[in-house]
Amino acid sequence: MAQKPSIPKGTRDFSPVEMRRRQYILDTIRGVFERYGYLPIETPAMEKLETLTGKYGEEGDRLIFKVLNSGDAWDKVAPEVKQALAAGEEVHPGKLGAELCEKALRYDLTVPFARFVVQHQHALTFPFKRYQMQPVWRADRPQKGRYREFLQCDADVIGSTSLLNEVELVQLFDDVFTALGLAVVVKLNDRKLLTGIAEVSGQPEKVVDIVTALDKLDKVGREAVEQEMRDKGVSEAAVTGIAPLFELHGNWDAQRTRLTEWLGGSEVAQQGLADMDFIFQQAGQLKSAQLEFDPTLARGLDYYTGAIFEVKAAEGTLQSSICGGGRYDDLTGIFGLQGMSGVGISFGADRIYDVLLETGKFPEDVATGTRLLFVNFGDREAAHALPLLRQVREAGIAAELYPDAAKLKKQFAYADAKGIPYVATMGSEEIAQGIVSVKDLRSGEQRAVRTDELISLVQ
RNA sequence: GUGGAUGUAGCUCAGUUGGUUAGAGCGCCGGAUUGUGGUUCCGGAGGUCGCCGGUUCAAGCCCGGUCUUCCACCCCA
Repeated sequence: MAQKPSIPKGTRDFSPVEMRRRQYILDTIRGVFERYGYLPIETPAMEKLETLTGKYGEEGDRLIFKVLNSGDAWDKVAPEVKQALAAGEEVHPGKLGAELCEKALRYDLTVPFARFVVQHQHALTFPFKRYQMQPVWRADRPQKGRYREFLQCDADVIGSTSLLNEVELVQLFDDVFTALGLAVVVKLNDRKLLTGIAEVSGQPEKVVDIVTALDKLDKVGREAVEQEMRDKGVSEAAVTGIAPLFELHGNWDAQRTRLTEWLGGSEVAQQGLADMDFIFQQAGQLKSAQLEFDPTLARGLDYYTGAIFEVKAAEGTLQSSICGGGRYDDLTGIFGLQGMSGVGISFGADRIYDVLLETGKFPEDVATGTRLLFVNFGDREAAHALPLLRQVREAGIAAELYPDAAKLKKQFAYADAKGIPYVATMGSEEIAQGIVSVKDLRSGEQRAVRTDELISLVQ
């Protein structure tokens, strides 16, 4: 007796209904991407391990799924590493991983994109706008809204430093979530402001500690944030220096005025403020999304250098972000192409799915497949139904003929279970009269029409 | 990676201080109705109690390990 089959932790199968809903999300996002002039690319599920390591911070490296070398992976391990292990010495796991694995599953779509740009630069026209919707993998511990395999939908523009790109991406967020009917808050910040804050506080070298502590503000409160900063070795003077940040409130205009006063001494901060201001002014009136400046927004401090974005659902219980993004000034530099600034965003399709499902935002008919089912009475009757079935399909209507001459009860139950709204019955009586009986399963009404009237009836 | 819960029929869950053949609702299959689903009535199938080991005369229940899902931390889509 075989064991119950199962799939790896944090991965999922998708049923037809689930796939329909996922496709609805993807179609919506893709439609907006294309309307903004982004073009699709795809990259392999696997990248070389060295392409990925060191791009996502220490934490990120740990979460990369590595692919064991095929054949005898042990054979290829460097002799000195083997010797060290044999001698009982400790070998750094990352080092050992690199010895045993030369490939890894992609962790996001941005780094593979940077690699793609460097590798294909001769064939690209800059500024290059691409979108990409593919799964990524992270060896994280699964939780609600957190999967080990999930779908990201990215749009990036590379080769332009213009803030108009940031403005466009804000509007793109707005368009997608307006189309999906989901209320969201788009949070905006700039890494230059965070750098400026650390400068003004007198401890520029503590940016990372200050910022990661600040990032938790809405979760743990001001006191805990200040305590964490002290624990990380941020001076009391610096903690006090940051205090004005906690008193920021009001709309962007009010916040900007106070920030300008406070951060007047920092040139980077001034630049960040000017950038933020440009984005706020140019984004204009959004359709449904709420644009918000959030000085505590940090995001992975890996490759972002300018604006940073994050989107959270304003309804539903999922607290984590459903989109992220930002500007990176030199991501391609690591791969040998300098001076290529880019900015991009990423939609977390799986989290958007969870929120839409919880809040009941999926259109009702999104799961409907077949619109018309022909009942099968046997070979002779089926042969009469077949040409009609073709006509219906030619007319663009999803239709099927039940494959077996099963009991009518079973065939109707099949239609009911699949949510098929119309059932066409063509038995000997109908065939003799040149008609077809069509039942609307939602109303229970049944009427006989001429075969040439069938299409207009179910359309 | 750290800490904590969880797992019983296809699904949602009961199951007494450890004590005979482990239950319900929904779903599924068949019939009432050999040309009609969704409502009603009748009948039926389906479980090595996540997996492995231990304690015991006896384990769904106690103990250890392991896997899954979930929660908090960390981090993030």
